[in-house]
Amino acid sequence: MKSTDEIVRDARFLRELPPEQVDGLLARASFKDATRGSSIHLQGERAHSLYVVVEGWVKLYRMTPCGSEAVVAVLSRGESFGEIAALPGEVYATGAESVSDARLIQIDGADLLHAVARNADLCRAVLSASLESNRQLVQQLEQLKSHTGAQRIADFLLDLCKDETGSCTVVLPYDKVLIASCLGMKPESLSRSFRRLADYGVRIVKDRAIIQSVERLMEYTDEDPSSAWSAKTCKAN
Amino acid sequence: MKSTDEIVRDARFLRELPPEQVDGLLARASFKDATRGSSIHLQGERAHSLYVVVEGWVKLYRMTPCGSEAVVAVLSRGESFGEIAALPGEVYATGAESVSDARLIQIDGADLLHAVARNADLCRAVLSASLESNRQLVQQLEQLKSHTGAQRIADFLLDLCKDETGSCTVVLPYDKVLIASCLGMKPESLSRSFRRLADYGVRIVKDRAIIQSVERLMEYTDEDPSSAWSAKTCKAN
DNA sequence: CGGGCCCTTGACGTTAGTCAAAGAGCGTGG
DNA sequence: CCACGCTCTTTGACTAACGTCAAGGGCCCG
Repeated sequence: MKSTDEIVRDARFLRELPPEQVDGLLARASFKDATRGSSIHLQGERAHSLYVVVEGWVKLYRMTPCGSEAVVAVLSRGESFGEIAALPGEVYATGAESVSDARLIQIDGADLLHAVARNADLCRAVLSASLESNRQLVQQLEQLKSHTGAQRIADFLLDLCKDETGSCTVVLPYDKVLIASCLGMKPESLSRSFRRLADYGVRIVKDRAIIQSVERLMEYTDEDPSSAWSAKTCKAN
Repeated sequence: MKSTDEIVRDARFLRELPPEQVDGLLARASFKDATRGSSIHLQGERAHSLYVVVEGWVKLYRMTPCGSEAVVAVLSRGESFGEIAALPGEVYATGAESVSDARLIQIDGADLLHAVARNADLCRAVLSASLESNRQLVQQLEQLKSHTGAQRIADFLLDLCKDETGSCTVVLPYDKVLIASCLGMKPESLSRSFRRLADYGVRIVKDRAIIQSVERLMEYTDEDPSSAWSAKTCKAN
């Protein structure tokens, strides 16, 4: 179990910053506890703070004009959001809401604004976090555009088992409604796609996914969707 | 017609930088001309340069393991990419390829790395560009997750007509294969979706889109996809 | 025990991908 | 100038993927 301090210092946007600078920054930061379901900031709101997740889960989402929401990311321990608060006069591009009880570090935007102007190291740290988030968004776009729902689930599961190999069991970190939204589909589709993964050695029991072979699943995510039938046909023979 | 110099200085990531600093940076930058279809950098390649588009179109794309490509962005005059070159030892998350003859400013990563470490203003400029790209990715994700193909096309067209109102005609800036890929669909689907927009006062003639009413199209993009049938039904009566 | 929420399942309609073919525009070379 | 081949685009028929609506089961909590 990491201490709060370790988690914060290991956050992407502080990891490469000299410790004494982290101290200075944190001295002016504050904790914020958020209960499940509470809003942290709204889309379109003037960006006033940058946050680091210490504990729990936070979703970033977009509300569409017609009222539905699209989840853009779900962040956990050590990840940050609201980097845009480091620039003057900007607004949040997404809303942020805790999806579990959560503890955050809140870094005031006005502070950050000044610190970033004087301190290139800190600015680079924020840049690093922003570019990382960029990378994740790009990856998500790629998945949406070229993977089927079932493949996106497979990616999601593989992310959860990190560097495991062979068989492994992972706990689904939040409820399936949220997972579905995360992966750009409806809960019903998620449910059905889960069953499709049974052919590839994945079983879902409650909130656990039992994966027979990580390698097999990795093959599946890389498969050309249009050749799915042939894989099935082969198996049938 | 803007001069090259104006375009570069008005680029997102240089706009708010003091002119004398821009001078210093540009003094060490070079032009790069790319013919249509030529690769500018590869996905996974060590990031060596940041680029600003002066003229032409550049696509950023991801190659999937199964060989298909997903276009992440298409950039034009004044937009930048490869910001990650401002950090040490990183790789490009996307490939970049010119989709027309193009002229770029190439800023060497090693230079940038040093400049950014010493100069908080410059670092903030890069951060600003990165956050802007972030915003665009988020918007694209939202569209993919909650809009139908036809709605995404409508968004795309509305982007092209900027602040026009009433009726207007826009030129499709690149070929339909690329537009389709951009919007996350196949050329065939694009073609069919275009026809669907006829019901909303959009006609496609060659590489021009004639929009009867920008307002009407905006209503359509904001519509709940699942209520599309009711709109049609109403119209029929 | 009852109500609410999450999850699953079934039936059905819509949307988008696939495969195949044909038309349109364009440059090249005869 | 025309025929040819090329690429881009459209169309049709079919299939797969996903959303929608409705119903039902499991579970927690009052």
